[in-house]
Amino acid sequence: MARTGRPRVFDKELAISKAMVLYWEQGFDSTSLAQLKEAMGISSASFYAAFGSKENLFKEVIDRYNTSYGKVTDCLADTSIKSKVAIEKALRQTAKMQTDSSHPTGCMLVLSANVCSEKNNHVRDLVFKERSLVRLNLEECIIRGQENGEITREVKADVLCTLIEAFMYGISTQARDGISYKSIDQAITQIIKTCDI
Amino acid sequence: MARTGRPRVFDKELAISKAMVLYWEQGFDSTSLAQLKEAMGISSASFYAAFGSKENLFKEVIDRYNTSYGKVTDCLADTSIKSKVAIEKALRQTAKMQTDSSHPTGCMLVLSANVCSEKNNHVRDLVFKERSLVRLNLEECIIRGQENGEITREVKADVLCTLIEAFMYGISTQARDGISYKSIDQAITQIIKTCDI
DNA sequence: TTCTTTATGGATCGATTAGTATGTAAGTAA
DNA sequence: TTACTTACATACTAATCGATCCATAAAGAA
Repeated sequence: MARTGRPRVFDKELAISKAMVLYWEQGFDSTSLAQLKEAMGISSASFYAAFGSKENLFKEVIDRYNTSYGKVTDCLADTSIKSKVAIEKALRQTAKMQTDSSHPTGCMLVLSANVCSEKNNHVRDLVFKERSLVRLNLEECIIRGQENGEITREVKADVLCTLIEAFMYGISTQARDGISYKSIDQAITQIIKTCDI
Repeated sequence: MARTGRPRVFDKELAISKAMVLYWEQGFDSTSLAQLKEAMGISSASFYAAFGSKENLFKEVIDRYNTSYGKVTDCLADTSIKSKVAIEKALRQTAKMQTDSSHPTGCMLVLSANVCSEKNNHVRDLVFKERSLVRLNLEECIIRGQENGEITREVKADVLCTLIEAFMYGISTQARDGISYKSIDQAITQIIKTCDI
């Protein structure tokens, strides 16, 4: 059954993409409604009819990020490939994506709401939860590798996970600082080669 | 010669400390003047007479951070100690400081202005420049180690620097996420042991 | 047509933003 | 004392914040 009412004139999916770029570049707090509306080319009424609130739009943006740029770490949950391969792939794809100049650099889940005003702590929690899922995938990937004998059991999975995760998150700041993809990719080669992962 | 005029009733140094905590916790953009004034216990007039502007206060806060909590990486510039020792010390001190619950977690230079509204890009540049100095110290420390034969020359100093720096910056996000000092410290043990640094 | 539903343009809301203006208090210097 | 300097308390500014209201437009359903 077709929906009734006046049809929306703007492309909602495109609007979410525009919003994602702004939130990614400037963070949640620092991105204003005026900027969002201008990027989308819509009025306040249309904005609130379509998205409900600035925070709700951010949630939709997180979903969009997870199903697009954020997929670079999805391989960590792929049990059909070897753990070491998955980890290296996740790191290299992360470095490639985060330094790509066709969009804001770094990871949106790391940069967009890590710090915020106290009244928006629940927004910070949104990206915190997303990072938790990535960490969980990484740790389970490492555990699988240890069970397969692929990765040494001498080091606890939790510790290896912390090591890789710290390196991965740090790439976001480096990408913002203009560190080249080449340098980061070579660092990945080094960390993979020597850390037995 | 003693200064003339009515003496200031509040402690400026203490006020800067209070401001540092707020900027560190919430970031530059998300910290309001109302919050700063309340934490300092002063009026608008006193604030602007003492600090000039919100941005100028941030500069003073950066200086304060560099000469207090930020000193954890100063050992990288200490040419009297071995490079490997300096790097390990910098990492361990960083992890300890950033996970200490007596102040906001993570590194203020990484968290407080990595993302911001476009009109405040010059504020972002302030912390970017501070990070650049840390990177410079790290890279020169690595180069010294390679010249001493302490660190392998098989890997370019720039690449090793990127590896360590990424790991170090990533600790900020992990500290915010509640990853324990113990886990991070063990990861440092691992990265030091296996990466030949 | 008439009714219902949804989207739109545009004005507007109260609250908050960073920053100022003004008059006065409190010190030193002459 | 008088002059000067600095800091204070208070009130205030223009601009911006996220969000809402209302009349109207544009669609399907009856």
